[in-house]
Amino acid sequence: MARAGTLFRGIADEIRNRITTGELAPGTRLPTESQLMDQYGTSRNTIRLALAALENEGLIATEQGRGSFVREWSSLTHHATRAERVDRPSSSTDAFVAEAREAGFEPSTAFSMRIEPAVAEVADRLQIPIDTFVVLRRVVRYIDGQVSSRQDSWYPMDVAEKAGLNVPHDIKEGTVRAMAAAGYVEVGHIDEVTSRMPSPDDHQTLDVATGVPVIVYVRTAWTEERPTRVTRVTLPADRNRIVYELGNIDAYEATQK
Amino acid sequence: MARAGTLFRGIADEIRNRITTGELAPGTRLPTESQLMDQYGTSRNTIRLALAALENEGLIATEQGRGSFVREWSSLTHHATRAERVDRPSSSTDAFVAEAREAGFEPSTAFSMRIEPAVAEVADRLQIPIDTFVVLRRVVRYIDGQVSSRQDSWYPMDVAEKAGLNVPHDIKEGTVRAMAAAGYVEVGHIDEVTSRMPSPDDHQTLDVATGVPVIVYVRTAWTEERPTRVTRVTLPADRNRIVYELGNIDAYEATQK
DNA sequence: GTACGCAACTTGTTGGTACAAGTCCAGCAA
DNA sequence: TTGCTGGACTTGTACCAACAAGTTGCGTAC
Repeated sequence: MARAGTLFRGIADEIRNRITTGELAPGTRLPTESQLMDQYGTSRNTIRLALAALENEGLIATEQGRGSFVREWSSLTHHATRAERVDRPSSSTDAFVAEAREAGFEPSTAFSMRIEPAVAEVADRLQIPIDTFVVLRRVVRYIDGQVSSRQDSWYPMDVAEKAGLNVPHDIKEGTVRAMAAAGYVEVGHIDEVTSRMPSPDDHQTLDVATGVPVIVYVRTAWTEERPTRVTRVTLPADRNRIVYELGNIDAYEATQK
Repeated sequence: MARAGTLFRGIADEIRNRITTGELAPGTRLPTESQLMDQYGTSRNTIRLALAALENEGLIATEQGRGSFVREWSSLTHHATRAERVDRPSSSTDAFVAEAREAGFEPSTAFSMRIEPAVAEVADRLQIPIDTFVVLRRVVRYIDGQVSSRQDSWYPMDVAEKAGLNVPHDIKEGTVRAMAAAGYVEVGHIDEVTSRMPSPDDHQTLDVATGVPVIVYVRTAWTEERPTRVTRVTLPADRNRIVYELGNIDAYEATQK
């Protein structure tokens, strides 16, 4: 065994195999570094290289003083095409709470509002000059006390004022409905989905481990005339997936009952 | 400088800052490990820890014998809602080629077909028993000689036979149209978007560097009666993003001219 | 002029040591 | 019973040394 080009790669391959075949189930504790040193007859340095490789693949997590553990990737579904449908009775936040409860989790949310100059990412999409003031509404969603997603929405100042979005609290019926009531009816949007490794900042605010990417999608919503909203959702990839339901999916939904 | 909790973290923070502020532009070569050792007065080990951290964040790439370089994240757009629209004249492969050419790149594709027993991931979505034979059609897309995406589509045997998909070559008008002509008209689909770190296998077939996640989306397409297709697209995140265009986006498209 | 080969330089791998820092539990003290 | 402390164990950080392997360019040989 452990016959790959280099020692530590061979050891990593062997442990990876034991994980992917299910021999080492999620949550299982790996042998300690000392035990692995004896087992493979190598130095601690080499063992740590192998473990670091597995950690960066998102397969294991090491905790100082406790050991290394096989990581679990569960996934809560983020419904990109359901959250903001005007024909649904509740806001996206309420939808999140209801869905999580149904799945047996304890959800909670934290809301904040800020007025700030638009950075390029936002200004370009809203088609306004950089540094124009915009309203930022942030929702951080938690599942069982752990951050599940961070959602930032930016609105042009005039839109936010007319729709009453420049207030420091959540809006029960949802911001999309509030905008529609003020005459800004969304008729379509563009979603840009990307993925990247978390920045040191993300590590703090999103509680992501090393080896776990984040999924980011930026939604630019339009009325008939102009863009009125930019929403960026950032999700740790080890506990979320995004689902788009498109076209007529009645046949599918019938099987879900 | 370099005042963080630990030495190597402080060094990593400092270099990361120089990258994110643009002082070190993409493609720039970092100082050599020896130079960094002198500069920070630490051991090579510590320098390598700092560089490894940056590599795993996708910020730099190190090449044996050459040095470390600031990595570039360009992004070619993968149009998830355009590729298979029946009202477009060409197949998704042709659309990819046309779009890439327009952006000034040299695209190419490689096609293969296989008949294989369905694994759980596919069988569940097609609602057939595991190990039932299905047709797999694979398209690997290249940009300037480098892999850009891998697309696997699975079809139930009966559907594939009636639509003439069990042939070892590309289908000019697109498989969706071929299926429609055979009476299997897609009326909707579910897209599941996830992200993960590349497996050793992905490293080979997709040519992804360490520190770069892959974006995966699995599309299950339905006719009025049943699921007839599962397509999985795997994209290296450093050179791709997925775009969904939903609703009425005429106003947006008018600004793109 | 061209091509080859070698020296110098770079990162990759593996070995070793020492101490710091976090976790856990047994055992003692109140 | 409760609470605390200390020791054993674990991973984290930092240092050192040596050689392997890949890259580059200069200089020599043809």
